[in-house]
Amino acid sequence: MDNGRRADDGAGQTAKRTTIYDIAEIAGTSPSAVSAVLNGTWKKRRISERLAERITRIAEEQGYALNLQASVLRRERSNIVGMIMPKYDNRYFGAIAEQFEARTRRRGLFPVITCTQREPELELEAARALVSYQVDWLIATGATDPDRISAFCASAGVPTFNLDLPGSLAPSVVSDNFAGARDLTRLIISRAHAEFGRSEPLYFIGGRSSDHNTAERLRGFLEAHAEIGLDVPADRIIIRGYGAEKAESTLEGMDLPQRFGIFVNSTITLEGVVRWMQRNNRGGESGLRFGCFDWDPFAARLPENVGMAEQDVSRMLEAVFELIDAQPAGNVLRQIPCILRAP
Amino acid sequence: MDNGRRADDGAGQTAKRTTIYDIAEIAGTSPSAVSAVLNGTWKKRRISERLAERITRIAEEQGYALNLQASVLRRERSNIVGMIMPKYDNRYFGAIAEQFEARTRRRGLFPVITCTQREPELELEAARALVSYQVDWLIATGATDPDRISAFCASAGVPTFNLDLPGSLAPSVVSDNFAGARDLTRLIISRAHAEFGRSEPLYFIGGRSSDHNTAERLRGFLEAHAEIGLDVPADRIIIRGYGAEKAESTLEGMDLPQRFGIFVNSTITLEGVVRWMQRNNRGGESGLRFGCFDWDPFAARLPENVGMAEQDVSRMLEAVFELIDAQPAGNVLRQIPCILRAP
DNA sequence: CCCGGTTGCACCATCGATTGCACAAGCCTG
DNA sequence: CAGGCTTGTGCAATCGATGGTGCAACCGGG
Repeated sequence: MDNGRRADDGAGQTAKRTTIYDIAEIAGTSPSAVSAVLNGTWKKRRISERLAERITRIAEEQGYALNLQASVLRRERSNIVGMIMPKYDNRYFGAIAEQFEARTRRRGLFPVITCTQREPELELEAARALVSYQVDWLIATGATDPDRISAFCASAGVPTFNLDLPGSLAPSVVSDNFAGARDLTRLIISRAHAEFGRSEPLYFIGGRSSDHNTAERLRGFLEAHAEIGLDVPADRIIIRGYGAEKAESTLEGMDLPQRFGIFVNSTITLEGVVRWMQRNNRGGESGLRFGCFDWDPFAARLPENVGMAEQDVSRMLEAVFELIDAQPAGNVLRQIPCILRAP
Repeated sequence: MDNGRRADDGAGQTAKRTTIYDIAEIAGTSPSAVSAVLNGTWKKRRISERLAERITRIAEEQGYALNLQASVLRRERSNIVGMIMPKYDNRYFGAIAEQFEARTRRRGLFPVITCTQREPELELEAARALVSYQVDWLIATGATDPDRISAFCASAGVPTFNLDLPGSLAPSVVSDNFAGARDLTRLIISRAHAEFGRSEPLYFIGGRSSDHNTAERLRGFLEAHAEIGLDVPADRIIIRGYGAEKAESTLEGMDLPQRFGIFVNSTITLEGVVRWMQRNNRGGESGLRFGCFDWDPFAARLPENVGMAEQDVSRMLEAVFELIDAQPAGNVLRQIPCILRAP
């Protein structure tokens, strides 16, 4: 009944969290002194070493934890960097998530990632939620509609950056998809030639036609064919989404040669290709040969694999943070070379 | 100079976010009415339909976004569910992250995951950060020291739950590691027998000896051997962490038979095993056969693979949320059966 | 002893949203 | 028409942390 602060600590359940007011009372000092000591600005406020130590000790004893909601509300900045992420089910996005968190923390900022399952509506809803949490920056990774997110965030004064897929309203960092795909295609063609004894146009599977990365990779794919005078028939280009199921069922319905080379546009698509191979017994020594954009340690060991184009996640994130620091205007586009991994 | 609210909207950069006070002013009403309308409690406050509509329209026009820091500060609950996650580099944790987010959102709550790189210090620091964000619940996934986290959170009044690895201070959901490992071991033994023509004890690689899951899986592994009267020599049990490098270098330094079966304790460990195989040309038709705890779509297709024990992430998370609802006391332990996947 | 300067700390407004409560206006009933 | 009830809305306190400002107490020099 004494004004409510500090409920029963016994149950643990209803125990109020300790605040600077509690600590101030125990230490016989003022909340502002406690605040200054605990957030490190106490020298600037000429708090004595003795009091600082006492407060620190009491805070520790009481298991004090800052209420960031209150702190962020009062300050102008939240130090939160938000990231929107389509999926966690492959190494590429997994690596982005891990490195993003590590780099963010290294800067003394706090990372918040939220996963949007490639659903455009969820993307915007997630952006809305992150803005509500007062994120200072928002990174949209592989967003289907990055510009909508940028526009929304701009109206809330939150700077955004695009990763993996570029947008026109915010600085973007993407892989050099063209060169990566061209080099990977060259590799697949030459390996297929070595194995099958002749150079045929490859198949291309996976991706969305509206998607910048797919377009660039297709351009690299065609370029590598053109270099050696090969023409790719339209029916060898299968672009119906990244999903594994779609890839599998599409291959199932096609009339395919006994041996062929295939450019797979992502590891997710590759899952479908591999399932098809398995089901139809099309792999092994004399079956198809594939190369894949994106790297996966196990996919790399599959016998039919002839190479993978790994996106350089480290350099990509480095570039993102450089852009955050530089705050460039509008739609800068940074392209990061891929790493070609041949077994 | 007019008291600061609503800075220049032109630049977009310094534009103050719209608040309920801005909207109230535009609508010629009070902030409390705006708040009630925008958070849905307006009927309870008997706000007229007309005013509600006007406020809603203005909010939309102004691109209003709730300041959750302020909202959470005022309310008792944050509706945030925090999760601590060791890594994002395998399908198991990736699936946990995705499903956790989906389920959390479905309940109208907000998920925040933070990745701690298997570093015990980071785990506690992350827990501290999440508590600072006033999470209403915290789920510790694969934590190296779950009890330390639970203890810390308990002192802040935040209920915790353990996932993947159990603790003694909070309810835990884990796989039935014993049965899963036993079944997988049986499978590997029988496949190795079929291929190599005799039943030899398998090798066991990966995991930490301090870790409950490793202990349980080892128990299942030994049980499956004991069932058929096989004794496992101590030097076939290699438990020196989950890391791929460690596994690779350990195998490198061992004197191993030409053909053998191996139980691999995680896909991460498997990466090392597979690298070793590759480097030493130990795979292929007549080399080793492995089974692995955890599932990966590409690892599942490797020729040496004879089976994987997939952890049932859906049911695990379902169980976690059931526990959250039930708020059971102390250290309940729910064990979820694994799904044995044989090619 | 007086005065300017320093030291050490407390007071209080503030961030934006929420909510108990007061209160005016309108309506109905007797 | 008085008194009670309903309807619709505003006021002001509050959540916890922060930082500008005010102000005692003390020190040293003239």
